[in-house]
Amino acid sequence: MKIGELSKTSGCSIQTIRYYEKEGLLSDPERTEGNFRLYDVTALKQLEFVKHCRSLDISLIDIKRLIDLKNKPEESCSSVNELIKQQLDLVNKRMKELKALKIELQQMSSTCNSDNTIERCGIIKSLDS
Amino acid sequence: MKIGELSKTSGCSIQTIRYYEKEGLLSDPERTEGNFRLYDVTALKQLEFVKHCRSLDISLIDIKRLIDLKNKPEESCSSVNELIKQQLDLVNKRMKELKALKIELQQMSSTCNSDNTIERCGIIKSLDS
DNA sequence: TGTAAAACCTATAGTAACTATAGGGTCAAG
DNA sequence: CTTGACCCTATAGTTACTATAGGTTTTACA
Repeated sequence: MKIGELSKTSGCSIQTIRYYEKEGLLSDPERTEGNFRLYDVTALKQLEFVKHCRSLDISLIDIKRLIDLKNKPEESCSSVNELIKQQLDLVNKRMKELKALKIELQQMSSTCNSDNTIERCGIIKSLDS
Repeated sequence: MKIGELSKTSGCSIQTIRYYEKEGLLSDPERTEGNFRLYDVTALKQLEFVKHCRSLDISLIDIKRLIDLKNKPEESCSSVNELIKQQLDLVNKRMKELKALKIELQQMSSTCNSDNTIERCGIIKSLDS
């Protein structure tokens, strides 16, 4: 199949597919005589792997590491686990940050009754302090 | 004070201060004869406002909007409240996403006992599906 | 007074993970 | 044989900075 079809079946945009290729996350595809990219089911699977990783917010660099690890099937999977745990740490850290943000934003919002002037707005006041 | 001192008292890097200025978040400072930026307490307050907003993950564009609103003190503060509520929506949305990520990452990690081969690793298997 | 170091200046490029555009080439249908 | 859909590469834009190059000004000290 050509890139347009791969794009539709995978749900990745054409530019993103080309970008992943450039970044080494997808192997260089066959080409037609007219230089069009030609993909098979294997390519689709590769792309779906990448997509799944991205949906977990794993960075492209880490995805590349995972792909490299996949290509060493007899090695220990501890490094894979390590990477996932680091990802989990990142997620937990960001969640903590967001919780703190949420609390402050809620407090700010509650000090505003919306029919005040900006001058006397509790939100602006708290941002100023 | 010069930019180095402002940087130290505010905790913003020198480059960031110059960047905020370029983006219109800080008013253009006075200059010495030798073209060095000169700041006063007002500038420090402006910068701290920006910093506080950034700590709430408010985008530079929205901070600019807030600054514009601050300069219309008699207007209604409902637009301020609106902006903060949108920010809260963003935070809530991202938190939901992160919760889902966390669950999947935890499940993945739990299927890996770390002394398996990559070939049989539960993590890679679940990423492949 | 000379000079060296520290602080400052502008302009530009790099970061992540894409998206969008310009300016072209290829291919199938009518 | 031409039109439109699809494809190609290369480049610029996005956000919020950070880092660098290459230069100027100020300060401190001998």
